[in-house]
Formats: sequence, C-alpha cells, structure tokens
Amino acid sequence: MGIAERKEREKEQRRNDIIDAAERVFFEKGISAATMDDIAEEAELSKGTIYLYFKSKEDLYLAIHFRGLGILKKMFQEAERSCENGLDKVRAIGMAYYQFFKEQTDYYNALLYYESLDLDLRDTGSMAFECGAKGDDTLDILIEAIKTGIEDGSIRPDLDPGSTAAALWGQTSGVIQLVHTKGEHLKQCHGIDIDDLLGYSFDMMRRAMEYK
Amino acid sequence: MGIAERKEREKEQRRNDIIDAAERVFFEKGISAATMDDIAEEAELSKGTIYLYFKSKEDLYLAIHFRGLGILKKMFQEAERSCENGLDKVRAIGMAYYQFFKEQTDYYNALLYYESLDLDLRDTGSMAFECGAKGDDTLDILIEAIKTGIEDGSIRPDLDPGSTAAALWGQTSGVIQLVHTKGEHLKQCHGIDIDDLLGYSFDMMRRAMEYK
DNA sequence: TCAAATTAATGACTATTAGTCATTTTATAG
DNA sequence: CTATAAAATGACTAATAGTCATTAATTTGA
Repeated sequence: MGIAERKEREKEQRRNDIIDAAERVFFEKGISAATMDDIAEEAELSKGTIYLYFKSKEDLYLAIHFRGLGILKKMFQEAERSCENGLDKVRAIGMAYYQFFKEQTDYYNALLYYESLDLDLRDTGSMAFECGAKGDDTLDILIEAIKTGIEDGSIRPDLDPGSTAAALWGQTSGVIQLVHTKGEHLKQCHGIDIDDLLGYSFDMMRRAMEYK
Repeated sequence: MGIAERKEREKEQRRNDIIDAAERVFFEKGISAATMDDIAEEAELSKGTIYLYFKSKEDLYLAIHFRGLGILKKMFQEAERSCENGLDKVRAIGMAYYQFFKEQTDYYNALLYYESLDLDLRDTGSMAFECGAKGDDTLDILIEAIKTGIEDGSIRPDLDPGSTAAALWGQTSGVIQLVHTKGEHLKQCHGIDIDDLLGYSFDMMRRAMEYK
C-alpha cells in the first residue's frame, strides 16, 4: 500500500506550504495584524483547510517558533564546534545567539513572542510540546560545553553545569532582549553604546566562569 | 476659580478609579481574556466613558504598567539605602527585583507584557512616554549605585557605570523571566533548583564587578 | 432664577476577525 | 461505475475593540 505513504507525504508537504505562507504573512504584517484570511489567501487555500492542519493561530505561529528554534540550535552546534576549549565554546555560543538576533530578526521575534507567555510544554498535539523538546536540546548544547570546560580546566570546577547554563541562557537572552526593545533609547538618552553593552555583558560572564 | 481645579481633581480621581477597576479585572482574568465591557462594568461606568480617559485597552494596561514601575522604583530606592558600599547596593537592587517578581507577580506580569513589544517611548499623550521616563529613573538608581561602588573601591574602576548598569539590568531581568516562564520545567526536566540558579546568577555578576 | 452653553456620560452600533460546520469536491476501493 | 472515505470549502457565528449621535449633568452670566 504505497498510497497511504504518499498521502502522508502530501499531508506533510501541505502542512509545510501553510507554514511557509504563514511565515511570509506574519513576517510582513506582524503577528497581530496578520489574519487567518490573509494566510489562507497567501497559501491559496480556504480558511477551513488551515484549521484542518493547525488548531489555532497560536499553534500556527508556534510552528514558526519551532523553525526558529531549529535554526538557533544549528547555530549553537556550529559555534560549539568552532572552538576547542570549553570556555571559548560557551562564549561562541553566546555570540551565536547575538548573531541569530541580528541575522534572523524575524525568527528572533517569533521566539520572543512566546517567551513572555506561559505555555504548557506538556500539551501534546499542540506545537508547544515540540518546542519544549527543541528548547531543551538547545540548552543541552550549552550544558555540554560547560562540562567540557570543567574537564579541560578552562572553567571553574565548582560550578554546576545545569544551573550555570540556565543562568547564562537567562542572562544572555535578557541582554539581547534589552538591546532589542530599548537599544535605541539607551543610546539616545544615556549615551550607552550597544557593542559596549554586549562586550561588558559577555566579559562579565567570562570573568565569572574562568578558572585562574 | 476653584472650580477648574476641583474638576481637574475629580477627573484625576475618576481616572484612578478606572485604573483600579481595570487592575482588578486584568489581574483576575488575564490581559487577553479581560474585555473592555468587563472593565466598564467593574468601574460602574459605560464603555464610552472608559475611552474618554484612555485611548485604548493597551493604553489602559500601560497605566498599570506605570504603577508597577513606581513600585519597583520604590523597592530599588529602599534596597539602595539599605547598604553602605556600592557593590552591596547593586546586589541588594538585584535581590529587590527578584522580591518584586515574587511579591508583586501581577505587576511583574504587567511590566513583562510590554517588555517584549516595541513601544514608542516618545509617543506623548500615551502612557508609553511616562513609562519610558519612569524606567529611566529606575535605571538611574542602579547607575548611581555603581558609581558609588567605584568611588568606595568595592567595584572595579575600569567599568563604565551606564553600560554596566544596562548589562546588569538585562541579565537580571532575563534570569527572572527564565525562572518565571521555564522555572518549573527546568526543575522537572533538568533537576535545576531555582534558588541555585539565582544564586549562581547573582554570584556571577558580583564576581565580574568586584575589585580585588 | 433660568436659559444657553459647555462638559461628561451613555450604550447601541460597526467593523474586524478567530474559529466552526454543513455541504461539496476529489480520490480510493471493490 | 458506484459506494465510501478523505479533503477542502466558504458562508456563518460569536466575541469584542472602538465609535459616535444622543442624552444628562454642570456651569455661566444676564
């Protein structure tokens, strides 16, 4: 029965086409301004069909969020591989986050949108569950880099890799979010340079971790 | 002409009554579930009247955001006064932020909601402008504490107070946001303890700043 | 004191849009 | 070629942010 498999493939393809269309509309008009009718038209399907593939507008946006996480994860993996010692790996991962913010701003926003919300990551069937898992993968890359650093002597051995990774994740995303939302204001009203701000921030993290 | 002043006061009073009612509704039902009709009913006014005092639902929510910023600013001031040396002041301010998150969760959420959005802080007439100014006041408390620390020798003198304050602000709010949105998940799936996470995070910041 | 004028408040109405579901179209099987 | 199942449709509903012509209350000044 090759037909069942072909149908499966076609369904997956259609699902992806819908995400592609939604992405174009969301990135063009913004989340709240984009309507499901816009997306249906862009996908050349009826609105009802969109709802056969996605539970809600939120679920559809989460599918884009998921793509963003995939890109971020790849960038973290590349950053991790680009250095030998653990401390450098951690720094490279932080820089990769900033690079992601600058080069993939639309996807960055897609990540941000749901980071300020409470999502039930155990809600199977919705994309929220998948996103939770992908987020964990991404954090694991950082945890592994810290473990490497402790082993190779570049990072203080008294640090707990999990808690430290979470602290770094929070700190880094917080600083990047600040740059994103208030960067221009900080420059105009306080004379704070964005590159300085990031430099100070990464430097603080390095100082706190390195084993001297 | 005492009448003009009395009218002014009454208008201000009504405005505050509306914010009080909106606060009860928003905090009870959440931002998106709360409707302007709910708020009008809670305020014992018609919906049209609400719109005489606030441009939009967003503007009304920003008024609550503004109140939250006021509370946070007060807590920062108290924290700053509670210690003598600059490094301790900075740490106390960070702890005050966490205390605000724990004790004023509703207001914390009100702050968070718009931190992930782009707001035009120069848009006079809207609450966004007022919020920008209040946010600046709050950051200034941190900047002053860092300056004090540099003067009293507790903080490295090669740090720029503005950039460092902004870095600390971003880092701290990022970690608290992480605890807020993913705290339970981090505990369940990675065995990460929230207090450890915050401890590590504050410790990292202290290590990066202190002058030895 | 009272009528005109100003200010404040009202709530029915409109426009928008997320999500639904009875109906139709298309594909598969026997 | 017909019966069955799967996929797609789009008119419809419900919810709600925001408006505006109308009404009510207050102030003014003759």
